[in-house]
Amino acid sequence: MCGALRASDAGKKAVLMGWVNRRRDLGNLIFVDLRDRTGVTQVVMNAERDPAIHKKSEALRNEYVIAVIGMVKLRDAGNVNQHISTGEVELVAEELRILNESKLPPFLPGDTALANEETRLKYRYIDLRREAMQFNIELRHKVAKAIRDYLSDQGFFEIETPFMTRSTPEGARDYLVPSRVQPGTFYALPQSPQLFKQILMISGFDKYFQIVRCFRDEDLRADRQPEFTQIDLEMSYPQPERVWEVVEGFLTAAFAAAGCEIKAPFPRMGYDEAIRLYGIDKPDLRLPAFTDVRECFAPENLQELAINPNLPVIAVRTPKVGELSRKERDDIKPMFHSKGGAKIFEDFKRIGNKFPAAAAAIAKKTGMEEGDLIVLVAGSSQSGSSQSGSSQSGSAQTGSAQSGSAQAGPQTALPKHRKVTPQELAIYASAGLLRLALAQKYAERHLIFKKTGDAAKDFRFLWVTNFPMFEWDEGDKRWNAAHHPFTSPHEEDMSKLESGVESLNDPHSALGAVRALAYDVVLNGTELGSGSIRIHRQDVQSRIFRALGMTDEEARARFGFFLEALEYGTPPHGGIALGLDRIVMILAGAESLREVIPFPKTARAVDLMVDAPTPVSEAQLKELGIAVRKARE
RNA sequence: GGGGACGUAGUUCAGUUGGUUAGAACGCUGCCCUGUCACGGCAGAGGUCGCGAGUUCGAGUCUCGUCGUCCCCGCCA
Repeated sequence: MCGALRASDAGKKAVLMGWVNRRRDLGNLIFVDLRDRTGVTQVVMNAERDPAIHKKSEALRNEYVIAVIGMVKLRDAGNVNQHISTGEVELVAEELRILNESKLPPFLPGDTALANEETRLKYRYIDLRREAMQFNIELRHKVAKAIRDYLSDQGFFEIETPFMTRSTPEGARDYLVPSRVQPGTFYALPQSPQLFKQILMISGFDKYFQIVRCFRDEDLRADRQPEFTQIDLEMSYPQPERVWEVVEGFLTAAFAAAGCEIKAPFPRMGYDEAIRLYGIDKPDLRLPAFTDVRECFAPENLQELAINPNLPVIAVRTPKVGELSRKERDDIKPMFHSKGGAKIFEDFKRIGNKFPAAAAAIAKKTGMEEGDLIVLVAGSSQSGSSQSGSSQSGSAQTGSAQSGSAQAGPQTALPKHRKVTPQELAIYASAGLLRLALAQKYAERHLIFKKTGDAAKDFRFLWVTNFPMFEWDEGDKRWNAAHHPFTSPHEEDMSKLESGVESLNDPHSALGAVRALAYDVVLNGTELGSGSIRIHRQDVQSRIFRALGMTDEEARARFGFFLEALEYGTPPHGGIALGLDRIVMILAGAESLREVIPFPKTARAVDLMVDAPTPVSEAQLKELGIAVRKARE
């Protein structure tokens, strides 16, 4: 291969096949850099030594595919190329065959400047020839193989589940596949193999995994494609800790395959604590946590600043930003998106002028150093006065949630946990988004996101645990399943489900205090995967459906087969699913999933290379019994 | 569904307040060149300024619409 030859091969005869990466024509001497996925080797054609070959090589152009037979020759000391692995040798061509010519490509794999995304995607086969893409795809292969090997060694069976399955209205929008045999009916592509893997537990395959494509018809993001690959696994009789152990095991193996030595076990943090410390359920531990600096202000200070004293005052510290210009400081405010009456104080200096004692206390409490940026987020007193009443009822409901509170995280210095109230959540969440936006904006200055080469610092894993079972949907004015409806609630919170349908539309319902046996694995602020211990009893499952406002009839209509299966001796079980694409993306240091997926789709879910989706013929539609409505005018 | 950025040669980009013939680099074509490795030198070709309207004596530049790519919000159990 083109990346294989070394000084030790000097004198041997070699055959290389590959693409012409670059041609340097010095007249009677022509150099060709021959490329394949392993690397580049320099081939020499000398007019003096072999006029016929030299003549032939004059016709070579970029991206021609050629075969060269030649002698491996050690280069003179002055001609060694330090930049490539084969730089000590070159191949002296003795026979040259042009296997295929190439039209002039729209861009060259060896170009230093990257073509724009549209061109790259249309000519994906050329883009994929680039070294960076070859690296990413190889990395993906190695990671997947390491995971497969690890899980297989741990006694997991890789079992396939159907792609053509049943539409379930829960969760994301389904991709539908029409049935020809039964016109008017549709299969759905799986959003995940969730129910199948649970059925496999009921079927006695007590350790299952699959590296499997999933499909969700939702709008795309840099880290979201409509089809993506999950590492899906499920096991019988596990405690959550057992699932975590397996995940930590295969991630350690996967990262090792990528040359990164990560440390397990990962730290753990309760959902409430994550919100309180980071304002988000997937904290990026590389950045400093919040500091609640409410106590640093005297009560009259808070009044003067129109801050609600009943809500936290969050100091967001962004390290090593340096002195900000007037414009830079003005730019902070538009980055802040207030939720529920949260307000921002972006000018810490002004706070310092007005309240020197408070500012000094804040600087001390946050561990502020020279050049650090401090921005405060607090509740405004206007909205606060009307909210303090509801915040009362909020803390009342949380009293019951106190038992068995979240596990202590790695860097908590917080008082005994209460549950976060919706008003507090608004402050935390606003501050959390600002924290990330600021860190992103000043990434070039604090360099926290820059890889150090030390895997323990570069890859900050975290388990977030004890998620709430239900989420309040402000739009629909109802509670929804936060994870999915097959997640088991905490044993102690079971009683709170009793109220059922009546409390479904009450934002202060006890449903808000039900904790789930659900957990997320987070890496550098990205949610890698999500899992839970499942409900294994039909009666509990029915209660959850009822709590979600589903009648028994509705539940049976949607999940009847599953509810029935639960009644035939279902073992306790649980599992998790991780996004393979995201893992590889982070390992590759890529900004977008498109860099680690060979044939990705654009933001409008189009494949620019094959030009999909397309309309289909009238005949195809007819056969499927489908009529397409004309596009709206 | 909403917000933002971008769209000029094959590619990456520049293009001043609206003003003569729209530029550079790389790539491409031809010629020269025996130690290059982002080779070098000379010459040359290459443009519907995404598309469509409008304002104007005059539009790459201003306005509106439209299409495409990217990012974000909503959405993603």
